[in-house]
Amino acid sequence: MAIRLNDIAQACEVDISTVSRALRNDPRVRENTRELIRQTAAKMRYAPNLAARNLVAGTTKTLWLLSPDLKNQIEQEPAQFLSERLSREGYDLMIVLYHNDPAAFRRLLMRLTQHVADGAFIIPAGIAYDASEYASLKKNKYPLVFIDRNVELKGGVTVTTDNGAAAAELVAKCIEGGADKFVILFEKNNSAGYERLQGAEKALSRKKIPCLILNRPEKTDASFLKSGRTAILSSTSTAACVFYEHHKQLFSANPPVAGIFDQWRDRTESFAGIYLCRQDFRGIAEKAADIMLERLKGEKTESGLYHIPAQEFISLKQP
Amino acid sequence: MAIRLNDIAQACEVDISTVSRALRNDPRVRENTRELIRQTAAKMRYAPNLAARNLVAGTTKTLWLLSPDLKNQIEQEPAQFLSERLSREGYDLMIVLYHNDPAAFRRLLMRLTQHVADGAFIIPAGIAYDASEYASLKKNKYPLVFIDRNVELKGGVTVTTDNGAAAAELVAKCIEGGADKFVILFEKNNSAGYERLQGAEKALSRKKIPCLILNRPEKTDASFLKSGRTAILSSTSTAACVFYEHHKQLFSANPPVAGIFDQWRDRTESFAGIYLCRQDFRGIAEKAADIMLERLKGEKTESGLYHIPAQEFISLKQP
DNA sequence: CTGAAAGCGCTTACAG
DNA sequence: CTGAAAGCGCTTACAG
Repeated sequence: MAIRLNDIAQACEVDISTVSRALRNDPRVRENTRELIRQTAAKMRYAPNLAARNLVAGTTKTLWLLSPDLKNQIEQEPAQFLSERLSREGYDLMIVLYHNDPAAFRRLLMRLTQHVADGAFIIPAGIAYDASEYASLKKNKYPLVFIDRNVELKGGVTVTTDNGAAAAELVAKCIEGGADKFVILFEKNNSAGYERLQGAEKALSRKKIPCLILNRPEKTDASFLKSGRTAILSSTSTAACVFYEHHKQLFSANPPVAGIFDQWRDRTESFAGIYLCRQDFRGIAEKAADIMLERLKGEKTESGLYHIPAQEFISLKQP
Repeated sequence: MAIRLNDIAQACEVDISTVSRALRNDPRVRENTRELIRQTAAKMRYAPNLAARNLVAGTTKTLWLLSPDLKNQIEQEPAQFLSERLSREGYDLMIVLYHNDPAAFRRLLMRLTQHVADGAFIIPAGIAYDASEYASLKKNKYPLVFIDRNVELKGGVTVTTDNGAAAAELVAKCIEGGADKFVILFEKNNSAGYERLQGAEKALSRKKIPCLILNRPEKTDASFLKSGRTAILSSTSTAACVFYEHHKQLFSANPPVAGIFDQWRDRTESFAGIYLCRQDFRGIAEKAADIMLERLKGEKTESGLYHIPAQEFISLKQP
């Protein structure tokens, strides 16, 4: 039904290989025949079958971005920047969602194994998936670049914010805002949360400011929060608010300040001060693209974490 | 480098066709050989080359969603719902962005022509692109489903909100909020904006309430706005705010109310009342998926607009 | 400059 | 139950 090279070959009374060459701008085919072929191809609305072409080329000129969803800036913005940049380089970026679903994630990793893309960017979910598919990809040196965080590093490359420095800066902001003690809610199970935790702890211990590191928002130490001004540090405003709601009564006299990343998406009333670290998603995307393109050219990239400085720190609200 | 069927065939000392059958669960191959083949395939970490498979199948089990970007709910939510639903049906959804760039859009339409996906959902940009690629897709009866709006209908299918009814309801809300005249900023160049315009006009003329239909926010009729309470109707809060900013002084005595779609993303201070129509993106996605799956099965779908009722109307702020 | 042939990795009638 | 062969639509040495 669709037009094939063969159809054009017959129409022009030449061999299919000549048609192929003409359409690929091979200088060896005569001006005349080339023109004839190009014109009849256009007239017949010929479109090459990429599956066939990929099969012989062994390459797809396609890259994937595996993302848990599209709810946050960390998913939306790298998607857009990567897509723009890569299309300039001749690659199509396919954004593929796994809905925070481990089964879907594994299924998609498996797809990558099946030659559907020349490489992939991955924004992993918070939890570590025990994905044996990684092993297969790693074995074949499949070009993989993690974005923002990584759950099982071992030789991968990850492009992320300079999370340690950013957390330290948020600490400084909160102190300016009057905080005399900190509650830290950063997750430990992914590289970004872990770096933030480390950065905050280090900054605080240097200044000898007490802090409480919590895994779950419902736990806390009431006596610790009782007096003075508490700062709540977390990756999202939602986490900070959930913590606040759980311990509302402790803050009735002295509302806390909060230091978080990217966007404040909740009501601001309960907090005396709000400080944001805006990540440089464009910078992250550019670096990730650079690394991917290097690897596609066969150059080796040192594995590890690549840190991009935060874009800016802003005070959404001040005490 | 990658393992092929042939490698397994040699390892098991059977023909490649037997390997193919065993791996595809063909009941005709003996239990014993099948097990042997499956196990060695697993051991060698065999992964089929989908380009090859697609070439013979003539199908990709892949669908595209062409989206201008990921900034608004209308792009994010259908993407998520479609992706979830379609993966349940055995299709991979590739979200591909064209950045509101006509050249990129045409390039991607052309890709669709090249057998990279079995069908595509399209969220068209506001402006009409004169894309000759459409002709080629249409000629081959390529399954295309437009979402939210359509710029050149002619025989396509579009799933969208019941925009006329929604606009009428927003009119009613604004009247409840005290509006005695309307400024309408809906765009006329796409089906959604056009339907909204029609719906609002009809509702207003029925109630004999005056309205001003504007193409550009900087124009207006000062005497029209002078007294009483104006309602501003537009698709986005930004459009309403831009209009407000242009004519601030006219509203100093009587702040207007606004009726818009989905989300209010700007400051709310200038407006006395704010009414939102939340579209039912899940409903839209489900319908679009239904239609696509029908078409992939070869069933014909009547072309035209499919209207999904709005999800809810809410008052963000009341006078 | 052009054609005939082999091959990319798989599937699937067709024999046996 | 299994193998030999043809074919999906293209590309690319290899001859001429």
